[in-house]
Amino acid sequence: MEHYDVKQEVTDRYSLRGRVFHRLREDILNGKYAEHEELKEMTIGEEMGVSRTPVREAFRQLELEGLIQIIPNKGAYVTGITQKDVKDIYMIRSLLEGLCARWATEHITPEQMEEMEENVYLAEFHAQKGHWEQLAQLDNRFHDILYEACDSKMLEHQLKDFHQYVLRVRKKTLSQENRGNQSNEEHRRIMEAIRDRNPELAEELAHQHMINAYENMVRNGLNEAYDRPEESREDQGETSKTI
Amino acid sequence: MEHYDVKQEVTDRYSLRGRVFHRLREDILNGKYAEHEELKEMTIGEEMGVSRTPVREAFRQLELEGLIQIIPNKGAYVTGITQKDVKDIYMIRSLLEGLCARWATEHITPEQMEEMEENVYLAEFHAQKGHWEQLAQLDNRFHDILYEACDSKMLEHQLKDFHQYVLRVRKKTLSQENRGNQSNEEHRRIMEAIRDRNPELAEELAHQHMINAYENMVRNGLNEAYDRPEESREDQGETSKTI
DNA sequence: GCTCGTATGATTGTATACAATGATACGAGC
DNA sequence: GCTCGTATCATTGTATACAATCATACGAGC
Repeated sequence: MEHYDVKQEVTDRYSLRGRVFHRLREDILNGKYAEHEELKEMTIGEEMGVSRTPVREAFRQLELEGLIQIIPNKGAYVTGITQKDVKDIYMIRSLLEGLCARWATEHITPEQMEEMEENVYLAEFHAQKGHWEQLAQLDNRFHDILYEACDSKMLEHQLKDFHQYVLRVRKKTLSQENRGNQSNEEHRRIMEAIRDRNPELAEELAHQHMINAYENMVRNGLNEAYDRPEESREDQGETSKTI
Repeated sequence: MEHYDVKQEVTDRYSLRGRVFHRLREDILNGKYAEHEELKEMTIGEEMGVSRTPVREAFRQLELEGLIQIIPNKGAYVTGITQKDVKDIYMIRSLLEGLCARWATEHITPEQMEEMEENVYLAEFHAQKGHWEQLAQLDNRFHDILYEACDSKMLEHQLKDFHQYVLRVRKKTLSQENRGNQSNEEHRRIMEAIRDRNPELAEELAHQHMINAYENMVRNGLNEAYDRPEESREDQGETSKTI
């Protein structure tokens, strides 16, 4: 589905719908709107200086991305993500990132390999310096490189979608120094496995990398950041709370 | 993303956009439109007796589903699916169906278990009788039950999307008697693994089931059904032909 | 006081009008 | 004859007008 990425870059700059779509998505992912908050076509349109038409089209797309829920003749509401959703996404991603790393081992180009190595070294530098912002950037970029290197439009599309999706809850996780270092180390081992043309190892490492990222998030970020204080915090089987 | 399914059922009956969206999707998946064929808003609108507005909104959704590609200020074109795309989807699905079967083992309800057993027995009956149409229905339903039983909205959504997507190329594969029987047998073993609460086995069987389905499709259906006769048929590394 | 029906307003659903863009054909210039 | 520019047309992008639907408030009836 390369159209997807191409479209995003092209459309968004030149069409109102694209701008509305991306700005709304950013806003939702950044938490500007509360869960279950109603988005009114006219209000959004006024805020962005456009009519309802592009807003409506953006809404339809956001709905398909799962970011809002549209109830016919009623309204559009920011979707709630439960802890279980996040967990499920990470489990799904852990499998797909593994597959992606395996395929990347077989299809990565020298340029991509180069950038990946550079990414890892740069990340180690910034980690030592405590530059958390750059570190987050590099972390995102590392995964994007991996996605592109797997040479599969379908898988790349899926993983980028998931990646975007979890940014909504991941924001601050990486600013934990420990995880930053550990994450780097894991990236480095994945990179080396790919460089050494070891698909099995790359798959296993990428797989485990996701699981570690999730477990770290649960330990450090997720609960504190999103739970209501009055609710219990023990590990429920359900984890169905909206975050 | 439960909104997705709920919306589909509610919206589609009551809104023009929903009807246009679903009918177009069906038409594309059923091959009514050729690859890269241009879809004009006005033409589609006239065909379905609606104005351009709902058509446009449906287009935006179809684009996000990867079924059409919209080039700004130019037009909407039916997306090409390459053999490699199909292969990638099956590889991705093989992992996710495995995960789904594992989770289903842990979360399936008695009612779902009941329906799944019934499905398997019915399928065996229809296979003996040579009722290929019902068999295909039951095959689809088996997987839907599995998706619902895993008790994960996210995974269910993903797998249903993929399932829909590959229907576009799968149409006639199951009408091979052998595969029909083999597929049934695999369903039965998956069902039994779930019934016996053996997640590892269920995962492995579902995983392998997808791989088998793909390999069978390659052997029997894919090439004959879609390749141009003048093109070579050997197993190219690329499999990048548009089908 | 409570319930139900109706009226009113707000919001979305759809159609259409207008603007902007891209494709094509034709003709002038070389 | 070929190339390039321009005019025209088809198509999409956007805005707005109107219709349909839903929520709310108010009042009649019990």
